[in-house]
Amino acid sequence: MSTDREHVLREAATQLIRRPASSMDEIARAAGISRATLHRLYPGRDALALALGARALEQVEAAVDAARIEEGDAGDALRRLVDELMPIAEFLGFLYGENALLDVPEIDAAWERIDGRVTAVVREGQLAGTVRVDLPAQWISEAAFSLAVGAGWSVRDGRLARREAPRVVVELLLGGVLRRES
Amino acid sequence: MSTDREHVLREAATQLIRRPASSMDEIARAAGISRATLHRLYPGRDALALALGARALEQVEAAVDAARIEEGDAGDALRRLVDELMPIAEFLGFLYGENALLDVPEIDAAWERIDGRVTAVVREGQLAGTVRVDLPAQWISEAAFSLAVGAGWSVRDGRLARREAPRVVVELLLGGVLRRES
DNA sequence: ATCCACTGAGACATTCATGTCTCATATGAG
DNA sequence: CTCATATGAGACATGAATGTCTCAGTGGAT
Repeated sequence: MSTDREHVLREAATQLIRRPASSMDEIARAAGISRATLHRLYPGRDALALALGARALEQVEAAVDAARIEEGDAGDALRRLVDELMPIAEFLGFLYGENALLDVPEIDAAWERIDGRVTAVVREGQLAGTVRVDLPAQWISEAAFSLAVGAGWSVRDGRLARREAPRVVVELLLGGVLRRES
Repeated sequence: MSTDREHVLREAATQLIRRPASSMDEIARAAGISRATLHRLYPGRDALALALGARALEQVEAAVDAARIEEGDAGDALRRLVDELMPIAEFLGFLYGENALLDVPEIDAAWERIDGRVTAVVREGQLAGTVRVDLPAQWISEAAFSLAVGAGWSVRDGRLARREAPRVVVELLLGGVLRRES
């Protein structure tokens, strides 16, 4: 059966991204299961949202791990991070939209942990002299996520090619839009 | 009385940003009026959302006008745009979160018009040689809005000083995070 | 072939937001 | 002062989503 929690969460996320006000029934249909089964898996909308948020943060944390951001130059670390982040940009977008999750301490802590890791890498880059020091490290970290989410939306709406997304995010983040006089 | 549609819309927006699932009653209370009066002003949630979206886009378009983005260098134009955009970043955030408005042709058209203007400016900058040509002009336009929204959230949550917001957005957008050697 | 666990479909009561209404009150114009 | 307008408070019915339940069917394991 396609009653994998994995599959259900993914479909639920895409459905909720498409229409945040979706009813439990719509979500169930989108996942290809009945409302009763959805209820057995996640008793209530809150439980679903929580699982969704936790899953999303898991994905993000896994991406940060896979990018091995603590290794090498900060710039390259950010490149790898964005590369790993883009495939799950939709999940990220869900996290940004679901403000209800901001009150859950568990979610909040996980988010702060992730942001802290990225911020630390940026700060090391600043100390090493490869990253600008006139921008707060935390802001750079948040900007990376903001750009990834924005690019994800553009991809979803067909304004940006999926294979181009990682490159344009990284290039904009690292180099800015102004042309450098060689 | 404080039954200005202006005031009501502003309070409704901040309330909906804080909690998108707010009931009409909560919104009314947040605006300092009764549910009945809110209903007289905007018959139904859809009408309110539509007015809110229209108002937000008005603000954005006014900001683009005030920035006179068609004048001068593209980089400076983007600087002025961000300066005008930041004060209404919350409204912008609402627009990004309210996916239900994407189906309204009126809203969609206004958004496309704004995005088109910014994209055109960026494209001129590319032709003039001041803006990188390896990034799609439309992406640069959207990135500007994404960063503005992200900075707005950071300001709201206290992670970024309000007076710093315009600068960090512009600097990141134009110059990127890597330190320029020279 | 039999049994077991799981699912889908649907009924059901409950809660909540919504839309509409009435009425008393207050505010402002004339 | 008087009247008109608009607001606030609340009652009321309606509809939708939710949570819980039962029951029949399905598919896989033994």
